[in-house]
Formats: sequence, C-alpha cells, structure tokens
Amino acid sequence: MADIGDKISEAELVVMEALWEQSPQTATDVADRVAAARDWSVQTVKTLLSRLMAKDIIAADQDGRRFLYRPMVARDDYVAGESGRLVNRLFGGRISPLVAQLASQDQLTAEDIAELEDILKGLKS
Amino acid sequence: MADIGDKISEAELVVMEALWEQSPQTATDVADRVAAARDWSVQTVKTLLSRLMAKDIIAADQDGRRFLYRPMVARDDYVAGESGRLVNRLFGGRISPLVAQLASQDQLTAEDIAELEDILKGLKS
DNA sequence: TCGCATCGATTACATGCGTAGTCAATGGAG
DNA sequence: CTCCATTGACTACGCATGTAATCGATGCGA
Repeated sequence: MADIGDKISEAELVVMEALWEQSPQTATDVADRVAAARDWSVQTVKTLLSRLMAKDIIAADQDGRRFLYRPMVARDDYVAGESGRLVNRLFGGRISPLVAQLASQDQLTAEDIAELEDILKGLKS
Repeated sequence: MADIGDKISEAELVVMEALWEQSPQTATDVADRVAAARDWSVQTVKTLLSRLMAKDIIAADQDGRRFLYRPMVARDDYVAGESGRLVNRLFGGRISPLVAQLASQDQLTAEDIAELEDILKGLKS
C-alpha cells in the first residue's frame, strides 16, 4: 500500500516512468531516457528530479560528484493508488461500472476479455 | 464521445456532480447541493461555475435576474474520457492489468466479480 | 596549475487552481 | 420611491506546475 503523500504531477510521472524502467540512474541518464517521450531540456528533467526528491518520492545516493536517483515508491503502489482514486471518484468505488463503461466504448479487445475471464476464474478459487 | 476540450479540475468536478445530479439549477441551488460535500462559500461555487462556463463545459440560460446552469458534457462522456486516459497512462491502454491490479489489492467484492462475469458473458455474444 | 565542461542548486516566470472578497446592477419589500 | 438583499462579474492571492536559464562548485584534460 505504501501511501503516497504528495501527488505526482503529469510531468513528474514521465520522469518516474524512466526511473521505474531502470534504476538507479544519473540525472543525465534519466534525461536521455525521457527524451524518447518528451522534448525537454536537461534542466527541466533536473528540476523535476528535485521536486520529486522534495516530495520524498525518489531518493538519491551520491556517487562521486553526481547522484544516482532511485524511486522510493513502487510503480505498483502508485498505480494502485491512482486506480483506486479514479474508481472512487467516478464510480463510487465500484470497478464493474468502469469495465462496463470501457466495454460500451468498444475499448475491450478479445484478448482483454479472455484475460479478464482468467482473472475472474482465479479469484473464484 | 463528445470530446472534452479543457480539463475539469478537482474542485470543478464537485460542481459538475451537483449539476449532473440535477439540472438546470441556479448558482445558489448548486451551492446548497455542493455544501453537502464541501464547506465552500457561495462565492467559491460561483467562481467555479464561471470557470466551467469559460471552458464551455456548462451553459447558462437567463431566467429573470438569475441564470439556470446546465451541463454541456454528459457525465458518461466525461467518465469515459477519464477512464480511457488513466488506462492509457498507467496500463498501456490495456484494461485487464487494471482489473488484475485492483483484484490483487482485494478491491473486488464478490458482487463486483459476479457483475464482471455478466458483462463478459454479454460481450461474447 | 588553469580553464572548461558538468553537476546540483537556485531563481524565474507564465499559467492554472483553490478559495474567497468586493463591486455594480437590479428586483422586491415597505 | 427608497433601501436592502441577491446576483453575476471582476479582482485577489498564494501555491502547484511546466519549462527553463543561470550560478557556484568541482573534477578533468592540457
């Protein structure tokens, strides 16, 4: 569960994804990785790293002159928190209306359906 | 689908919920209804209504000296957009990992599971 | 040893958001 | 007809965010 104190902003999340992919990394490494998704200057990435540090969402260990950054929050925990928050805000905490919603928007592939069936089968045992 | 142009903020969403519950309503009506959820002054609610108007998310028809506000976006459309956005951001557009996630957090009740099975059954036909 | 490249830290600045006070107009009570 | 309560409009203001430039320290090549 590991409660996330401060909120992770949209831009910060991009940086987090880079760190979740691989860690620890130097600021420059993160910037390079982020460059694939966003055309940001290195400075921007460093600012975001600082803000994430201030929020205790990541930590850094000194390595000579530079720092090696690593996440303090597991992606799964973050994702669980966000999913739960959305489900609470929009569906009164119930998940099935969400699925129904996505289904009605034709956002479920045959593969999704098969996987959902597997999940349900597992839950019933 | 009715694309939502501007983003609805957290506070604005509270106002929208009041309008989705019942519409049209005067600003004071909305404020009263919102009071159940948040301890805001009438002015705050009016400001939020103005911002929602500016974003074309709601509209107002004059009724004598006051206005009757009504949503221009259906709740379903909004909810679909938000759900889709979350699923894209966090699950690469796949819904089953979301359900798996919630399942692993024990956030699925027996009722949810039954309903999900029904939904899936409906989809396969 | 001297200057440059590089690193993290600090500062910047426009925009959006949360929360609310104040103002000008106006409809209704007396 | 006068005054007050109510309404929408405008203004305020501090904090978060997105995006970045600049600064001071420092390790490394020449």
